[in-house]
Amino acid sequence: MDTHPISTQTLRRLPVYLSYLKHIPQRETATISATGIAAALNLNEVQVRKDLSAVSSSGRPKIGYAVRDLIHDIEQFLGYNNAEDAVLVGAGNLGKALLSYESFKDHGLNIVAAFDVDREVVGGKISGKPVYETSQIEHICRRLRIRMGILTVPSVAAQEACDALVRGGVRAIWNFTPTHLDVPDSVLVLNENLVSSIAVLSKRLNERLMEEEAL
Amino acid sequence: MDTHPISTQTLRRLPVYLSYLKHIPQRETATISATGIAAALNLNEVQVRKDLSAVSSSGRPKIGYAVRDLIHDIEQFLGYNNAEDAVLVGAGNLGKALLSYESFKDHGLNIVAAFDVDREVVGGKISGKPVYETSQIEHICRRLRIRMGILTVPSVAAQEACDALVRGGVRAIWNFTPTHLDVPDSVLVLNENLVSSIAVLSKRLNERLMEEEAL
DNA sequence: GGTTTATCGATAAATTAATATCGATAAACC
DNA sequence: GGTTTATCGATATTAATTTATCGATAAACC
Repeated sequence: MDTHPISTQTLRRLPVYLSYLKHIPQRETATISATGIAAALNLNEVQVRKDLSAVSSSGRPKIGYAVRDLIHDIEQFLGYNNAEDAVLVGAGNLGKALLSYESFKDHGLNIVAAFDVDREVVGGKISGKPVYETSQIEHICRRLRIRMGILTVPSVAAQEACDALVRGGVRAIWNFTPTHLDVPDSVLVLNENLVSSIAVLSKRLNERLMEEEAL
Repeated sequence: MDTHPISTQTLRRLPVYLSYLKHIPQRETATISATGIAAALNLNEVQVRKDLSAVSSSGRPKIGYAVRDLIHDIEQFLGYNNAEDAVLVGAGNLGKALLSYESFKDHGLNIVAAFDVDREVVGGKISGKPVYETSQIEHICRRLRIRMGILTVPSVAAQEACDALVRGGVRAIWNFTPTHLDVPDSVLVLNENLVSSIAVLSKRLNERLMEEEAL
């Protein structure tokens, strides 16, 4: 549990460990080893141990970790006790899907409002969250002191919506559009580019199938 | 354009380059340099040049690449001319969102059918794609020779749906559930774990804000 | 035609991430 | 009580990825 920033890859794995730990029966009393977690999740055991050492120091030789404590330590580290408020721009199919994920709130993200251009949805609620006109983005973000925005608009509208969020004081953007966003250095962007994922998965699949054919 | 497998990170960036190139005006006649692409997308120019060298050899000193040729070379490399057929399991909000992305077909992915447990949607169509009972997964995948499956079911149903896909001959799974999937070595899994992304984005955001406060 | 310049492609260095090794520890066993 | 064993934590090694450097090339300029 040191001070220098944790690696991105470790950070991505922590919620995976957490979800696994939460499914262990008798998790209030059970213990688990890095070896056991690694076997269950198909990871290298040293990697698991190193990841866990970044958030917990409750591991004991021959025993492992108390599941209860480990869950607590990871949740503490990830800040799950105090979720980040966020707004979502673009209440289309994907936007609605994200708005309806009730479990985000328990994973550090609390979507408090949505914005859209569609008159049909503006003024109403989706999964309990109010939907406003996109012209209100800057104003509402500023008023609610929102620091995180989720972009699920069509590509053509992405930069404009992004700019409005930034003007409203948003400092981190979760970008589901396949578009590159131009932002000041002070703003973080995490791209969730589905098209990139397709490229990886279908290329790797085809490599495999080719290899097999060659045999 | 060599034979040893391309790096995953390069593969993820290729669609980003492609999307940028397609938005260049007069792209039929224009040329572009790696330097230019790097500046536009906020990347290192050597990285861009190296990435491009994996798919194209049409770069010329002092000039750069013909945009038209580069687009062609990337699309060729990613196999966009011949999209992979896939099925989707779980036609909830997220599933519907993916089914409605018409542009996937132009990015190497052709979703041909969906499966769900909900009687309301089974037998009908979503975005033109037929929806079948989940009991049909194995049978239909086998018959259509499907090799890629997309999992957008609730976590509890993930492993079972995955098993059915594997029994049906599926060799690559795009997993949108936050659950670890157990699959044979012959099956590829790409996890699109949104909870992992939240962890990265909110941690990095908080690190920044803390730093600023400390000043 | 010679010089300057922007760019490529290749190679080298640096950084980051994953994996292997090994001593220390503490429970379980004999 | 001593020995064996599973595990941790630390350090070392290896692999992957990014970034820097540099010579070669060809267009543009004088």
